[in-house]
Amino acid sequence: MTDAPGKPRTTIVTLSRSAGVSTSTVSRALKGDPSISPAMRARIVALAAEAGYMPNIMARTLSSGRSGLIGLVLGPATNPFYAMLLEELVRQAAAKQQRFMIIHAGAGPIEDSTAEALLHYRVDGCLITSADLSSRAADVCARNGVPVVMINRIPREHASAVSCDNAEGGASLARFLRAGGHRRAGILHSGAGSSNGIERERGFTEAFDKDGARTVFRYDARSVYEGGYAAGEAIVAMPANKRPDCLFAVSDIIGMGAMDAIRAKGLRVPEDISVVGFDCIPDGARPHYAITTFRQPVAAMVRRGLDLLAARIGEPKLPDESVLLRGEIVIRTSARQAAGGGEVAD
Amino acid sequence: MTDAPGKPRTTIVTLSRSAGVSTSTVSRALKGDPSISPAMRARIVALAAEAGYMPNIMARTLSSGRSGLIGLVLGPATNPFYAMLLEELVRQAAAKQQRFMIIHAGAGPIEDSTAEALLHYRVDGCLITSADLSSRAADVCARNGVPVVMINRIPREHASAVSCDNAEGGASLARFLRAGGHRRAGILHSGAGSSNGIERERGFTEAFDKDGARTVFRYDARSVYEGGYAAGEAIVAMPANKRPDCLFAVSDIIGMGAMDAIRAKGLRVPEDISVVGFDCIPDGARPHYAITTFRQPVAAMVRRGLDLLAARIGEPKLPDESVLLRGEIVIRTSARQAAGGGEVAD
DNA sequence: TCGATTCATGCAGACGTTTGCGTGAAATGA
DNA sequence: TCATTTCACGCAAACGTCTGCATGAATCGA
Repeated sequence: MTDAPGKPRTTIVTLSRSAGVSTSTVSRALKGDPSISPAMRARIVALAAEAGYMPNIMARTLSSGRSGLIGLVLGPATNPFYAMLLEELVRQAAAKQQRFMIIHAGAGPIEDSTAEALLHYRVDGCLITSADLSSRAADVCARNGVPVVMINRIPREHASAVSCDNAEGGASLARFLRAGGHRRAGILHSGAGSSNGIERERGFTEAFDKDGARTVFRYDARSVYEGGYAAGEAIVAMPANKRPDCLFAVSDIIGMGAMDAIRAKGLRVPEDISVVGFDCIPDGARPHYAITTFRQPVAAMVRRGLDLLAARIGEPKLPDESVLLRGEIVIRTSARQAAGGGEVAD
Repeated sequence: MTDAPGKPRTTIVTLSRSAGVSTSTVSRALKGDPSISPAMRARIVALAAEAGYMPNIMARTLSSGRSGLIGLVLGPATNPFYAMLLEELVRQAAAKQQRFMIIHAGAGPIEDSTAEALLHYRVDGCLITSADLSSRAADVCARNGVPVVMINRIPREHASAVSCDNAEGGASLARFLRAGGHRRAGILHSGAGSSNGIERERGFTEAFDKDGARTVFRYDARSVYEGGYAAGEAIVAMPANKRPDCLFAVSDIIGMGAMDAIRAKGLRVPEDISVVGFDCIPDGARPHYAITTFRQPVAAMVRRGLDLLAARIGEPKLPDESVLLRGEIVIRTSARQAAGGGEVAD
């Protein structure tokens, strides 16, 4: 088994021998069990440190059932929002001694064999950030009692979720646009599969479509830049009196595409058409875009999500919970605003 | 241990009982050991499928030493290049039944406790994609005989590596620029920490600085958009007769920042200044940028990297290997080219 | 027909930890 | 001083899989 007999890994057994105690004592001492005397604990800890002892998680998992691994299903990382999410997740998880096994990244569907890896490795829980509504991984978890929490998605059966208040975000943007004098909205959505997009649009529409203001255009931009670009082209091609005077993109990446297309075709943003997005991805802050958007509280969402998951790993019977975090509008220059300054970020 | 006594997981023991054979036979049958008769194997496989048997990787690892897990150290995912790499890695690894445990993502340094997780989980190998020269994870692996391969980096002690021929890429771009009549280059590099950037610049300079053509400007853009933007501003601020007539950005993201700044300050790209980048990230293809660049063969790099790693997992004594893959120039419109059409992608 | 191979399978120990239960000694109370 | 509680620790089984070795049966050659 060990092909390098010269270097016998230091294990609990090794330690127990050199300390002259039992393996149980070592095990308990190392994890701070109160039934071990302080003196003994100190001695063992010192020994372990000196020997460079590294617990074998596999053995621990086998024995205790806890792997410390969390399965991660990530959305398309090429959307900067998911990249942000990933970095934040990894950062916070590492601080809590939790590790991610990455199950999926990207837009495509998850293969069955991939989802089953969750079970093979006995992940303690599963985190799903994909906005996509269907999810094989969630099914597998549900069937096997693995707690799952979703970040940036509305929940589903057997799952907790944390997301930002998408409807309120949409409404906030709508109010901002109305205050800026806009009356004819165009909505660049992301299809029926995205719970986020749906909520955002709902909130937007409810706040925008009143007093004669209304939505005059909708386009499925599939959450990608190219989709937004195509939408922008379509809008510029419309007769001027039919065109929307403002655009609500359910994600920044779409809005950026639309802005580029609109400008490339000779119209101005925001003079001719205002554009607002959602997510507050770093790219949107570039001077070229300076897109007015709604910031999701990513760090807080991640923190809450990890907490939710940890709680359910400890106590599987906990009922599903769904938390909504408040985001904030960030006003830049891609949309005209009321002379007085318009709505203040609440 | 099992808190849900109602659902006894089906294990090899379960199967062996219902098949009336020993656990050894089941184990061997399931992995296609030739010493098991075809009839027996078929019977067991059928039984396993019916019972929905899922091997417990933790137990397997404990016994055999192989976890099937690969540690992954990812560069800053907010750079689209790493996002591409991530998606490709996950896709290809999944197809080979390999899983990634993600050790790190982002620009910051790796904490010791994080790097040690590699050992805790007994990863079979480690993949490092960060361009950063120093790497705690690599040290840990080296000390413990865990094979590591680096993608998109030049190798170091105890590591294999696969990257694209960065120097040739730089040279290729330089030839293209020279053919387009450029004589005064500006280089937007990424500091001394990036082996890629250094190689790219070296190749570029060797091919560009001759016959009177030369490099007149260098700027550390730190591999981020903002760095490129600042560089662009600096360039525009230079007296016209001192300015470079073309810019080589060691990565697209930098070049894009520079383009935006140059245009924002009233100069034109490519009419006043040509810009070329490196990586061929999706964002660079947008009409707004259409940046001429050098495409790294990401899929091939990932494939080779995974192969290299698999080989070393199987045969740890294998000497380090370092493979260079050829990329290709992709010509768009961010740089003026010779009337005749210039260099053809080779 | 019999010993020598080959074949298919079983036995049992090992991998490193965890944990319920048991136990001797020290501490406590009367 | 003795019975009782508390304390600190050890015992041993269990987690699920792998694998070197042994074993009985079937096949082979002569």
